[in-house]
Amino acid sequence: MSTTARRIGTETSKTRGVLLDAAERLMLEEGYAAVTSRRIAAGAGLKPQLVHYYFRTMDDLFLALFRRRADQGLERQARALDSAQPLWSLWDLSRDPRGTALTMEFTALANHRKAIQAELSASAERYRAGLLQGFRSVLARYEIDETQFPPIVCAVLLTSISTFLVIEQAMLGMTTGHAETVAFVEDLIRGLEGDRLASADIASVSHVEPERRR
Amino acid sequence: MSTTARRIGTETSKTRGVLLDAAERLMLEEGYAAVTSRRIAAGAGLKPQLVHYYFRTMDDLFLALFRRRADQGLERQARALDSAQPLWSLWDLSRDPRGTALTMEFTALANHRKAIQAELSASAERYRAGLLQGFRSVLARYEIDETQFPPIVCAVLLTSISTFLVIEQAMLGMTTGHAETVAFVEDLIRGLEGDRLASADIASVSHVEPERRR
DNA sequence: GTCTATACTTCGATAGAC
DNA sequence: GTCTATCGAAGTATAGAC
Repeated sequence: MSTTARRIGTETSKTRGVLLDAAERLMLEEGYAAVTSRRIAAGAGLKPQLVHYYFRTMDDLFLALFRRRADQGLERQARALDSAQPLWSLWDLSRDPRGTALTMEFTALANHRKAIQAELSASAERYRAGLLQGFRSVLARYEIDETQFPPIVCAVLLTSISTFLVIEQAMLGMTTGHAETVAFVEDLIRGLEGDRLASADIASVSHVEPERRR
Repeated sequence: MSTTARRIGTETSKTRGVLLDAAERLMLEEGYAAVTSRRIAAGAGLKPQLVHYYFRTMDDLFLALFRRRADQGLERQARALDSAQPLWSLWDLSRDPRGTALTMEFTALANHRKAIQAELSASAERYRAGLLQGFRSVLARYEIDETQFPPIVCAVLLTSISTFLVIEQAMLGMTTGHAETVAFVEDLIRGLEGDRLASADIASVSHVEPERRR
């Protein structure tokens, strides 16, 4: 322990946000292992030491990064469940590559950072609980037998399929059988909610970081 | 390039195998980021430089590690498809935590190691092709309408669900809804193949590394 | 409140000794 | 054929300057 307490940057600092944006970009494009203080700083055009000024440790940075997106994810879920076609909205939402790719990176990261793991599983539980509640009311609305298709099973299946497809496509560049599987799921949804009326307004939830063109 | 060509250890060396075993153990227990030449050596009771003698670069080591398991995975798949209850066997096989956990680590690793990504997606394609062929004959045997349940969709669904369950349980310690989902899938299988006759002989395929008790 | 100079640790990799 | 002494680069983190 040092003689004087270590100081830390304010949460509202613009520099802090720039560092988080650079870190997220790195994580998406090159994986969590590329998220180092030096590379974050290089991407943001700043000095590496600033990372430690604003976040102290790398764990703190990863936690801040994760919470920012987790909060956004729960908001989007609530919107989707509240829409006119909740199943279509949920399906579209869960197939958003950005969200899933980030979650995957954090999952891999959690494997050897206990603080991250605790935050991740807590967040996943909250998300699952929301999904369960949503499926309960949706299945009731469409008069589906809950003993035959339990809401919790629907929640797990939806998350499984969408997550897996994104992993294969985004991380491995593999798409064999994807189109057929998407068609299969969408036929099921169509049977309940009819055709997709309008593209869900998921994109309208503003990104913290503006989209970039490559 | 150096004046004299760099030398490399033989593939049959015992030391080489010991290093691979130590690397795999690290990868499973602490994630791919923990797989460094120094930590591998520490785990094997050897010097770090030996890693570079036997594998030259870390990429080469990861490739050797992956291929060893990928070959084994294809063998097991063939056995499962050839068994009396192919669906039960496939389901049990794909839920083996060790295989999936390793695959996940490699997938995360592939995100920033192009050589790994190429090897992984090629291997995934082979595995998927085998699964497709297997489902074709299985669905034909059980007289299932292929237009209603396309074999390729069955293949993707089976892989999605089992992979996702293992990820959540093994990496996040989360199991909400898992038991219900497993029961749901197993009811479907039971409807086709009846009760699981005997535990599949997956475990009989010898591990390169003997199992350890913690 | 914001940023920099600097310390210390660990990494991958190679040339050369046995 | 097998292993070691050693290097340069990159990583996290802190104390202290502006």
